[in-house]
Amino acid sequence: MNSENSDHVAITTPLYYVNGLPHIGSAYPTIAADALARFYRLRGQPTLFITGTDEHGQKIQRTAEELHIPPQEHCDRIVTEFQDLWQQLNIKYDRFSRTTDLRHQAIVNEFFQLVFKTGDIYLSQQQGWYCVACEEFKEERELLADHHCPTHTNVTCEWRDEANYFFRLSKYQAKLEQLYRDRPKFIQPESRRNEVLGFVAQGLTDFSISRINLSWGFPVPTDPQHTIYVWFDALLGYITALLNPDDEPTLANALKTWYPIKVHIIGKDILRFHAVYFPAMLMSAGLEIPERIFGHGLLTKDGVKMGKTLGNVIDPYALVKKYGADPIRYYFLREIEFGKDGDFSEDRFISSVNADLANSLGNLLNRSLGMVAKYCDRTIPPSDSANIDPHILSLIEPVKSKAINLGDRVSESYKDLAFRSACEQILELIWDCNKLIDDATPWKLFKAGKTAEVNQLLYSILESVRIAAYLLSPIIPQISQEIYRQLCLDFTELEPPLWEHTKWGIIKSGTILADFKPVFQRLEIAS
RNA sequence: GGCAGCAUAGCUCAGUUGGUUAGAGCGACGGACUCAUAACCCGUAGGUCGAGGGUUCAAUUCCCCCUGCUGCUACCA
Repeated sequence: MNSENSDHVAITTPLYYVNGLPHIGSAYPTIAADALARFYRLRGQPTLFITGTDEHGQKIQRTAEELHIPPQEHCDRIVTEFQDLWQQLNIKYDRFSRTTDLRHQAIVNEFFQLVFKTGDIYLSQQQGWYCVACEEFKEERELLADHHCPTHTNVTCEWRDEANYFFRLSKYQAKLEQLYRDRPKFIQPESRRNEVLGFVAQGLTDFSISRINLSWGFPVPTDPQHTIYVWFDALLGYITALLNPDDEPTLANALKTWYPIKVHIIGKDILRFHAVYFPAMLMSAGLEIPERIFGHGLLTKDGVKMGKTLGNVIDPYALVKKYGADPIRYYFLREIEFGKDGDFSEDRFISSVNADLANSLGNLLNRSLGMVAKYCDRTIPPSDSANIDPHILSLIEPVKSKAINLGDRVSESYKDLAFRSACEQILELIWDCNKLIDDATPWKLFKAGKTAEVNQLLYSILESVRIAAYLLSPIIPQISQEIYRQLCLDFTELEPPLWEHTKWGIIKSGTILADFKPVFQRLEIAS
């Protein structure tokens, strides 16, 4: 571990394959990674949030051919779509890593040479039954009678025997098992870890890391007739992304500040590459292993698996255009346990954000500010607990103490990528505040001339709402920013107020309120 | 087939090492309040904790078995 930089945090999404337009399955982990990065920025830790694209391989080449455009042009087009979507979802990434970047090639070459020198890369024959329609090797046992392809039942697979470079994965079996044992939290959630353990326990065999007869990829530096297999190249894209923009593209430069990476957020479908192949590759090259691999769950739509053939894919562009970024971000992080599979249904989406963002949070702020306007002459009231009705004080105290302790608890949830539990804990404070208002009945206190009590109550409510908004800001940055604005405080997304804002006493008594209005309008059920 | 996991109120889920009336949010219904985005607050909802068996003074929580569902079981990414 690079101890000088132990507070540095690098977070990655998968590098998305540019075979098609971004879909909700790419948006989901990106939203989560963005929230996590924003959380670490609140903590004041230097944070590098990496996303990007994986652009090599046969599929890309073929797709480009079908479109009659060069593969690079195809990649460029898709990348624009990704970047556009991230902007609309308010994803504030620091680096966008493209595997077709020339600087990436330099890193891949250097890494390849390093591994090559250890003897972990060797030339051998890739043998097997090959389906020309799928363009892939098939396991003998999955073939139908007479070596017919299971997907293309009218195609007979042919025996292929071609030269490939292999990576000596088998050599790392024991070391990987040691790694999983020494660092039980390396792969999360635990169910995924168990899968990997089971997989590795079966025994690891070497895998090919080059292709022949494929031009869309980096040439193998020691043998340019081969191209580097897309996965070997793609995984290293994370490391390339660590380079500062004006650094020479060398491994040493890439590793100096942000390495090792704090967490790779990935879909469970690409778990093995990250939890098995990648660590082995890094071990071979003598590099440190990332701190954590987190495999999130997959999404369904109305309980049904999404797929192009089913025609039920969620279009993230349409969604964000219709509802805006914050409610979408909120729904996916609040309603779905990160790490488990989850479902999106528009009804549930609407009822969730209405209940939490409009009714609980938004209305709480709005009703509180309304009372400040009516009872406190539009001025944030002073906070002075001396000489106030002990009954009122006894109602306020538990809420205040919960608000003060909330930061620490929510922080633990964020660190565990437990966004759902973070939201729940914050909501509890919001519910308590709404209840506190009803219990303390400030309208009666006001009529009874108990202004000190009204002041203390409203100050405490506003301050609690502020803390809730602050802690929710990684998830709903625009709403939080607006809440801060209505409380006459600044919240800039790129340089947010630091963690001191989880403490009590930030809003300024005596400040005259600006205009205020509901921070989140209820969504109507679409007909 | 093998390995792993899950099955709790209409829905989404909590239920730390077994112990008095099994919880929350949403939805539904009833009530109260009036500061508020018809919001907020209170109350009700009678769920055999998948089926069966076992261990125990006592099991949703441990063991066995059955049923159902899900994931993994290597080179498409």
